[in-house]
Amino acid sequence: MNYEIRRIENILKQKNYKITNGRKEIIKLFVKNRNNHYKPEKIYDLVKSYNISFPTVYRTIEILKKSGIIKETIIDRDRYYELQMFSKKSLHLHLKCMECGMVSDYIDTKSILYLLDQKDKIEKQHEMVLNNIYTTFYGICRDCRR
Amino acid sequence: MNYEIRRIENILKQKNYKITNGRKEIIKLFVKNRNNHYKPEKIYDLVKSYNISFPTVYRTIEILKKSGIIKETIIDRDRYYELQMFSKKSLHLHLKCMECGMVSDYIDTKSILYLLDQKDKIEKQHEMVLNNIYTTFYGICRDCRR
DNA sequence: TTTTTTGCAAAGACTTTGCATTGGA
DNA sequence: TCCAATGCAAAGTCTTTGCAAAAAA
Repeated sequence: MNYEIRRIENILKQKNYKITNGRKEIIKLFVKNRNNHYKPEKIYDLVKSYNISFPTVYRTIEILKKSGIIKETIIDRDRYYELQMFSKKSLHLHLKCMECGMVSDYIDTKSILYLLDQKDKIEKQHEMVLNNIYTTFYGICRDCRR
Repeated sequence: MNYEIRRIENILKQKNYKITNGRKEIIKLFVKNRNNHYKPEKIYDLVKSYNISFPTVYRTIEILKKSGIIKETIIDRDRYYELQMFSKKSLHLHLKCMECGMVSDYIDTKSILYLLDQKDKIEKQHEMVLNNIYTTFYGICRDCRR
């Protein structure tokens, strides 16, 4: 984990970003919780004890996103961020519970291959160049059905 | 078209909503342009000449959505609305151009069947009940590539 | 030291709400 | 007539920005 944090920090250094306390904590959060999807507010909640403000959270998210370290997914009107580097899930689908708001991954190789196939088809048919696919399934999760 | 407008108005009447001028114009807009996806601001632009305010646009959208007459799709952080009633496309995918913002439909029966199949699989595997699927492909459209 | 980053407060975009007035049935 | 719907202005969210102070290199 520390190796990964150092690698991320090096990427930022190469881009002439300074490794500040705020950035360190936010990077640590993503590396430590690589399967979680965090909204900006949640990130703020988790790091505010280190005296990190909302603008810094947003500004850091922007840098990490631009650098390909984290990935943004928008579900409903909310932004979610998760670690993209070192991630084995290249493309994945999301599930969202409409009751409690829980968002989780759905990783299924066949679906991904299917969607990539569609991508090729659309590129030809619509003469577009596509570079991202988002799929979200909405429903009620196990816990909320009880 | 007029028949469809009257049918929508009857649905609203049954729910004890009054058929006001503002609601009439917004319904007409959706029925006349059934393949378009409109953001709230665009709807406002198209009806403001009838003295319809922003709050009325938002309130009408809410009613039409709750009544199953229009369907909301969120792409990036923007809301888009389109006619759902009388629509032959039960489930469809969206394409978005990241350059000009254009959003269009991608209708492909095989993809839909595939996703519905995945839905069943997820429902079993995750013990969820799913009732909606959204897929968006992002890229650059033909016009913007020129 | 020098330049970037920060926190704060304020501004911005988009959306919703309170309320007196208007208008549909 | 009577209650729902409207426009206006104001308030709410969430996010971004300007700026002086602080911190990294």
